[in-house]
Amino acid sequence: MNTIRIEALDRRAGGTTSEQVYLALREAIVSAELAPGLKLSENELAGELGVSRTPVREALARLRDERLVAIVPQLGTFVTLISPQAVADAAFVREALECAAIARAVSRIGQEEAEELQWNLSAQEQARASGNERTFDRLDEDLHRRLCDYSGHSIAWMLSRRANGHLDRIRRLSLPDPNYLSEMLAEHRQIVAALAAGDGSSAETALRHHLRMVASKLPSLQELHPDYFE
Amino acid sequence: MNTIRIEALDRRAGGTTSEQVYLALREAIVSAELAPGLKLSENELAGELGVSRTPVREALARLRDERLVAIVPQLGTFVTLISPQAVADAAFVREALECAAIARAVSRIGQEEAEELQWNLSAQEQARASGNERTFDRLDEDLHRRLCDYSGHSIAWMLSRRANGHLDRIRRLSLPDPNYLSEMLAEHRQIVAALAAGDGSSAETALRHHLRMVASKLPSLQELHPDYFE
DNA sequence: AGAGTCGATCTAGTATACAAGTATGCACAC
DNA sequence: GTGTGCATACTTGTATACTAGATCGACTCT
Repeated sequence: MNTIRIEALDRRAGGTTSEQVYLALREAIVSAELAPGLKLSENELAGELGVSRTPVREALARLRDERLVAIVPQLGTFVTLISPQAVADAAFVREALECAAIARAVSRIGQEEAEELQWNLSAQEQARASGNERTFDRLDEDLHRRLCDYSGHSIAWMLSRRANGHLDRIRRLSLPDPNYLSEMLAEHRQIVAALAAGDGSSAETALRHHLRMVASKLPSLQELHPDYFE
Repeated sequence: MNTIRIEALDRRAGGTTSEQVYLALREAIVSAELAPGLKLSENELAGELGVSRTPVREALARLRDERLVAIVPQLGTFVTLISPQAVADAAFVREALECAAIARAVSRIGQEEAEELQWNLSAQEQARASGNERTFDRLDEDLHRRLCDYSGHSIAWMLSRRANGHLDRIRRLSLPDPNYLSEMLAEHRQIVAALAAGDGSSAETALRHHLRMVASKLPSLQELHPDYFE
C-alpha cells in the first residue's frame, strides 16, 4: 500500500472512533484518494489514523457491506474496483427506492418543505457558479435525502446511501467535467418544479431520468481511468 | 438478561465465527426467542455461545444496522421493540425493491426459472399440509429471493432482507395462525401465475398486495403480544 | 541451471486486557 | 424515616496479544 494522506482524525469530534474511521475511509475511497484496486492493511490504516485495529475493522466491515472494500481472510483487504454490475445495481436500487419515495412525498410537501428545496437549489446555483464542487456534491446529497425524508420513510435514504458506494464514485469522478454541474442542476430543478406543482408522475420520471444520467457517465469514465474498473 | 437457549455454535460450519454468531442471534431475535425489549450483554452472549466478545460485537453491529438491536454506549444492548414505523418502513422498502425487481424479472423468466418457481410452490404446499411452519418460512424467503434474482439485481434481495428485520418478526409471530399459511400460499400462487403468464403489471400488483398483507397482521399481533411493541 | 521445498513475513480472525462511563444499592448523615 | 453520596458492579469502546493460514523469496538438491 502506498502512503495515504488521510488526515488525522479529530478524536474529540462527536461519535465513536469507529464512526470517525468509517467516515474518513469512505470519503477517501469515494473520492478515489484510495484508488480502486488498492490493497489496504488494517495495521497500516490503524497506524496512519492513530488508532488501534479494532475500530478500523469495524469501519471496514461496514464498507464491505457497501461493497466498497473486499475482505479476503488471511490475505488482505482491497478497495473494490468499480464494477459496472455494481453501478447498475446501485442505480436500480436508488431508482426503486427514491422513485417510490417521491411518489409518496408529493402529497406531503407543504410550503415549508417547498421552501427548503428552493433554498437548496439556490445554494447549488451558487456552488456551481463559484465552481465549488465539494459543496455542490453535498447539496446534491442533501436534496436527495430531503426527497426521501418527505416521503415519511427516511429509511429509504439510509438504504439508498448504503447501496450507493459504486455510484457515488462515479459521481465524484464526474465532478471535474465542466458541464456536469449544469446538467445536474437543471435536472434537480425539473424534479423540484414537478414536485412543487404536485405532479407526482412527472417528478418520478424526472428523478428516474436524473438517476440514469449519473450511471450513463460510466463509459467515458471507464475510458479516462481504465485501471479503476473491472 | 434471562438465560437464553441459543444452541451452541457449530464452529466447524462454514464461514467465520462472526457470521455464525450473527446468524444464530438473528434467528433468535426474529423468532422472538430473544424477546423484544430484552437487555443483552456482550459478555453473557459470548459465554453462552462459547466465543469471545469480538465476534459477538461484530454480529451485534450488523444487527444494529438492521434495527434489530439498539446499542447504547456504556449502558447496554437491547433487542428493539417492534416499531410500527419500522414495520411500515420495511414494508415500504420491500415494496419498492421487489416490485421494481419483478417488473424487470418478468421479461427474463425462462422455462427453467418457471419450473423452479413451481417446484417451490409445490414444496410450500407440502409444508403447509404437514404444518411445518419453519420449512414454509424458508421456502417463502426462497421464493422472494428468486424473484429478486431473476431481475438481474440480486442486490435487491440482500437489501430487502437487511431492511426487513421488523417485518420478519411480524411474519414469524403470524405463523401460528392456522389461516396464515393458506393465505400466503394463495398469494404466492397468484404472483407466480402472473409471472408465468408474462403479465408484469398483475405480478407487481399481486406482490404489492401480498407484502401489505404481512404488515396488516400488525394490529392483531399487537393485541396478542402488547409487551413486544412500542 | 532449474525445480522443489522450507521459512520468514505478511494477512485477517479471534481472544484477552484495559479504560471510561452509567446505574444501582447500601451506608451514613440529617 | 428520608435523602444524599459514594462504592461497586455492571456496560460498551478501545487497545493489545495471539492464532492460523497464505504468499513470496531464498536456498538446497537434483
